[in-house]
Amino acid sequence: MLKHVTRTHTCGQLRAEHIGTPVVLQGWVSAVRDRGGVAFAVLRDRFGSVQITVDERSTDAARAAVKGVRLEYVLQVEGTVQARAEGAVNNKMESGDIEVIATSIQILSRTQPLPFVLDDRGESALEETRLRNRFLDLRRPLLQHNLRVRHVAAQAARGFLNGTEFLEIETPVLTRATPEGARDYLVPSRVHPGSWYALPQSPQLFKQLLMVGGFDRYYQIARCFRDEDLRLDRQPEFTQIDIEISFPSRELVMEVAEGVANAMWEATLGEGVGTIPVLSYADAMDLYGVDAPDRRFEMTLHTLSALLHEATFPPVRSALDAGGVIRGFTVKGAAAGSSRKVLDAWTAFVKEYGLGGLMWGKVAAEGVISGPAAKAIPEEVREAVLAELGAEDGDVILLGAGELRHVNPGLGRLRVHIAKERDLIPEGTFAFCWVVDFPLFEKADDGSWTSVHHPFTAPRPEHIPLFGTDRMGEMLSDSYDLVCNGSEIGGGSIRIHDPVVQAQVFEALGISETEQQEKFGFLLNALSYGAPPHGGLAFGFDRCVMLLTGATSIRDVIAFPKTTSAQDLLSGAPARVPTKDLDDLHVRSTK
RNA sequence: GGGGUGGUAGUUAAGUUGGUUAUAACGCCGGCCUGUCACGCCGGAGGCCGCGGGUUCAAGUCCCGUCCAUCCCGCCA
Repeated sequence: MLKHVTRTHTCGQLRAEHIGTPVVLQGWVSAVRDRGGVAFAVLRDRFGSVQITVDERSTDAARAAVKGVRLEYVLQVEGTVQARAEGAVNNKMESGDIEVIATSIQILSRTQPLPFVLDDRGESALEETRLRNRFLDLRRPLLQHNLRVRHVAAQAARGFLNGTEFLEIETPVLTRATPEGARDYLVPSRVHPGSWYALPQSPQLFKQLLMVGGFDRYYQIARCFRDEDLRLDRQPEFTQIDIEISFPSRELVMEVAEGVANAMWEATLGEGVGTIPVLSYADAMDLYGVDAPDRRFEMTLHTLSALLHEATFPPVRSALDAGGVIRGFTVKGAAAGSSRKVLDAWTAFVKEYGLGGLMWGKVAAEGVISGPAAKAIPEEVREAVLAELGAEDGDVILLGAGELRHVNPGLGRLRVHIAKERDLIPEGTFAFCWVVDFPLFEKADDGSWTSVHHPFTAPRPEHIPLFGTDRMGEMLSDSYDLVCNGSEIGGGSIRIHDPVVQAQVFEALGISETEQQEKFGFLLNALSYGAPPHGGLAFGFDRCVMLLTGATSIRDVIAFPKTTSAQDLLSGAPARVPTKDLDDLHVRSTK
C-alpha cells in the first residue's frame, strides 16, 4: 500500500458497507443537479462513480462551493457515506444505495467548454473530434474499460511466459531496412550522412539472433511499424507479443501460444480458449475460401467444377475452359427474404474481389431453381448439385466461376458478409483454430516467387528436394497461424537454421548472394555459428484486445491511435520541421 | 493509386422541386427550484453550412475541383 495517497476511497468502490465512513474522494464531475436547497453531483473516477449530495447536513462552505461546479471539473470532496432515503435509491447505479454527504468541496481544476459531450447516450461525437481531443475521449467508460482489459491481457501473457522460463528481452527500434515485406519507416542518421535506420516491421531477425545467442526462450511485447495503407484493424504502429523458442517442435510452439491465449482469455473474460482444432491451409481454403476462416457459423463452400463439366452457360464454360473453377454455397432459408436489391448487392460485393459476377438461384419445391444459377446447372446434374450444396426448398444458392484466386476470396468474404447481414453469427463466442501447412512460396504478378510468410520460414523437411524444380509451388512450410472469429491473431513458423537451406530459399526468391550478404549478412553469418533449431510466433496483440473487448475498431484499443491517413490528430504528427534540422540530417524535402 | 459514405452553432443531427431572418436537442451564460439521478422550468448568447471555383435573379441545396474523417479494393513477407 502506498503511504501518501490523499483519497481514502475510490469513487467506484463505495457501497452500503461503507455507511457511516468518512471519506475523501477525487474525481471528475459527470453530472450536476442543483435543486436549489439541495444539490447533487456525480463524481467519477477510473473505478466508477458515486453521488455527492449537498444539503442541510453539509457545511455552508460546501453549499457555496457546489454552485460553481460544472461538468468535468475536477473535485476533491470530503464527506460521509450515508444510506439513501427509501425512494431515493437508484438501481441503475452500482453505488445507488448510498451517497456521500459533502462537508467540503474543493475545485482542483476547471474546464473550458467541452468540445463534445462526454456521455454514452449512443450519440457520440465524430471520430475526428474525439481523436483531436483524445484526452477527453479516454475518460469515457468504454475506453477506460478497453485499456484496462489490454493491461490485464498483457500481464496475463507475461505471467504465463514468465512461468515457463521465458525471458523478456528488448530489441532495437533503430535498425536496418530489409527487403520484401511492407514499406519501412525510415530515420535519417545525423552522424552518417546519407544513411538511414529503419523502424522494425517486427523483431524477427533479432529474435533469431537471440536464439543463436543462447537465450532459448525469448518474448517481448514489441512495437512494430509498417508504412502501409490502414484499415479497421491496422495501425502504422502496432503491438506484437513476440515469442521465439530454441529446440522447438511445431507442437511446442503451438502449446506455448495456446498457453498465452488461454491466459489472456482466462484473465479478462474468465473463460479459457479450450482445445483449439487444427486445420490445413488447403482445407481452410477449400471450406471457407480464406486462410483465416470464421468458424462461428457453417455455410461452407463446395466445388462444383466436376459436376458442371458439361455446362454450356458462358460464364461457367469459359471459366472451366480457362482452367478455372466453379464453387458455391447455400444460404439457408434466404429465398423469401432476398430481393433483387439484396442479390445485386451481393453481386457487387464479390466483384470487388475480382470475381466477374455471382450466379444466384432460389430453390423452390422439388429442387426447381430460378435465377441465373438455373442456366448454369444442366438439368441432369441439378439434383446432384443441390445435394452437394445441401440446398433445399426455400434456400438461396450462390455460385462463382473463374480463377480459383478470385473465386475463393470473393465467395469466402461474401460468406462472412452474408452471415453478418443475416445475423447468423452468435454474439460473445470465440471460434479458434490453427491453420497450418501454408505454401512456402507464391507467385507474384510478375511471375517471380515470393515468400508466403517470410524468407526464414522452414520448408517441411520432406519438401526440401523440390527446391529448383517446377514443383516449388507445391512446397509447404512449417508454419502456423492462430485464427479466431475470422481474424488472424497470431502467426509463426519453424525457422531455417541450416545455411544451405537458407541459401536455397534466397535463390528461389531471386535474391542474389550480394543482396543476401548486404541485407541479411549479419543473420546468415550468425546462423553459421552453431545456430540451434528454433521457431516461434507473434500475436497481433491489438487484434486480441479487440476480440476480448468486442471493440469495432483497433483505434478503440489503443490509447493514442492514428487516423487512416496515419496522422495523429492530437499532436499533429507528422509535422514539418525547421530546415536546419533537415540540414543536420543531410536531408532535403522535395515538397 | 481506385471506389463507397460523411463534413450545417461547442457537440449531435434536421434542412422539401434552388426562394424571406438556416431549425432542434445537448452543452455554454443568467435566473428559479429541498430528493434529483440523462433532474425540471424561464430567459439569453452562439453559424465562413469543410475549403476553392462555377451555374443561376437567387446555392446549405445543382456542377467541378480539393482537404479531412471513415469503410472497402490494391497494399500489409
